[in-house]
Amino acid sequence: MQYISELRNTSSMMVSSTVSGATDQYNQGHITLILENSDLWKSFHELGTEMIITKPGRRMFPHCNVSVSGLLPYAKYVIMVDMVPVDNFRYKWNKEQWEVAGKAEPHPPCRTYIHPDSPAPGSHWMKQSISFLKLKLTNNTLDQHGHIILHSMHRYQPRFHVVQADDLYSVRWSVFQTFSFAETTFTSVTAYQNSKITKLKIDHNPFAKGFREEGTHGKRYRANKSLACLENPTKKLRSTEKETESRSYPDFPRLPYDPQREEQDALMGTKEELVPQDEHMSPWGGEQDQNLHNETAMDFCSSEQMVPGQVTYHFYRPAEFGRMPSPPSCQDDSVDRHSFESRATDVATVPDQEITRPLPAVGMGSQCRPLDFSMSQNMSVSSKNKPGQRTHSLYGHYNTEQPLSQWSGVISGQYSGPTYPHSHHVTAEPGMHPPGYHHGNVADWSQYPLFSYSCW
DNA sequence: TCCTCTTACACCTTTGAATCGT
DNA sequence: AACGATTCAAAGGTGTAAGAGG
Repeated sequence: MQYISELRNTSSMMVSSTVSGATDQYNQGHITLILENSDLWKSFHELGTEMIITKPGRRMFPHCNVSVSGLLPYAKYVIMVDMVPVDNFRYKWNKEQWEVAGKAEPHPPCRTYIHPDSPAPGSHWMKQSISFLKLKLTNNTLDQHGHIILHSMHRYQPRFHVVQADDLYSVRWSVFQTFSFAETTFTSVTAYQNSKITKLKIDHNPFAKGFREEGTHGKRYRANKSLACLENPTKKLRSTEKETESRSYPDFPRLPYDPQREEQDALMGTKEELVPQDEHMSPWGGEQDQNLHNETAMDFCSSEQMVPGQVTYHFYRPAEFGRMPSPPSCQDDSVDRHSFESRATDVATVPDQEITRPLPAVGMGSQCRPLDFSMSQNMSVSSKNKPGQRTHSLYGHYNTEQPLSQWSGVISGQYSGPTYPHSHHVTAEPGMHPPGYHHGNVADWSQYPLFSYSCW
C-alpha cells in the first residue's frame, strides 16, 4: 500500500509539472499525451491486466485511447503504437497470482500499428481523442493480416509514438516522441486466467454484454452442449462447479448475476479474496516480491521503468551511449525529441533489477531485450538497399516490408508513473529513475526480423 | 496430470447499405 | 437533387467450454 501511495504522489507531481511546463502549447518539447479511460485502465491494472490474443487476432480491451496536445496545428504527424516486452520472463498463473515461469521466448516479428488517420495535421489529432480501437493482437507468428504479434503468457506494454512527418515516407527522418503508461501494461494470454479480469471485461465491454446480463449470462453459461446442466444439473453442473472452483471463479456460475456487486467485487475485492494477495490486489504483487523485487521501492522503480522505449542508436553514434546510463540523461533530454540523423539516444531498455537479475540470460542480450528499439539498424540498412520500395510499402496495408517501425531516433517522451487520479501526462521527468537505473543492455538486435506492419 | 492453446458456439454491438421522408 | 433519419442485415467482437496437444 505504501508503494501505491508513493506512486500517486509521484504521479500527481508529474502531472502538475507537465501542466506547468505546457504553457507553450506549440513547443514540441511539450507535447503531452493523455491516456483516456485512465480509470478503467487503472482498474484493470490493479488486478493485473490480461489481454486475450488469438490466432485470427483480437482487439485490446480496454483499447488504447489517447488525447494529445502541444502539437503544431498545421504540421503533420504520424501516430503509431507498438508493444514492447516489459521484461525477459514468461509467466504462468498459479494460485491466484502470476509467477515467473521461465525466460521469455524469442521475440516474434516486431510490428507497429499506424493510426489510420496518419498523417494528419496537429489540429486534427488534438481536436479529439485518438482511438486505437482496431488494433489487434495475435499470437500467430505467421500472421498475414498485420496484427501485432505477441507471445502468450508474456508481459507487454504499449508505446505511443508521435512523429512529425508530412507523409509516411519521411517518418524515418522525422522527429518523434515516445510515450507509454504504466497502467497499460498487460499479460498476453490465450485464455483468461484471472476471473476478476474476466468479470471486469464483461462488465465494461459492450461486445461481452451477453455474458453480463443475468438471464443471458446464465443461458450463455450453459449454452454449449450443456442444456443438460439444467436438465440434469447434478452431474454436469457439478463438474462445472468443480472446474470453476479449481480455476477460482467464485462468482461466475452463480445466478442471479448482480453486475453491481460483481463490479464492486472486482474492483474492491472481498476480504477473503484479498487476503492471500497483495494489499492492493495486484496479482503482480506476490510474483514481484518473489521474483522481481525485494522492496517496495523497487516495485515502484520497476513499474516506472517499463517505459519508454528509447532507441538503440548505437549503430550510428556508439560513443554516445556512455552518457545514457545516468539518470540525468533523461533530464537533459528535456527537448524530448531528436531527429533521426543527429541524435544520440537515450537507452531506456530494461529496469535495472530485471536486466541484472541472475536470469537465465541465454540469448537475452541480443534476442530478447525488452524495451529496446532495435529497429534502427534494420531500417537504416534496409532503406539503403531498397529505398523506393520501402517507402512505397508504407502505404500498403500489410506489406511485409514494413519499414515504418524500423525507424531509429525514437526518443523517450518519457513515461510518467501510473496516473492515479486521472489521466496520464507524459513528459520527460527527471528523477523517475531510481538510483542505479541501468541503461545498459544495448546489444545489437540486428537479427531481429525486419517486418513490422502498419495496419489500418 | 497439468498446463497452454485452439476451436466452435451463441449472443451481442457495430457498420453500412437501402429506404423513406423532408 | 440533396440531406438526414430510420431500418435492417451482415460483419465482426466477445467469453465460454470442450478438447487437443505437449
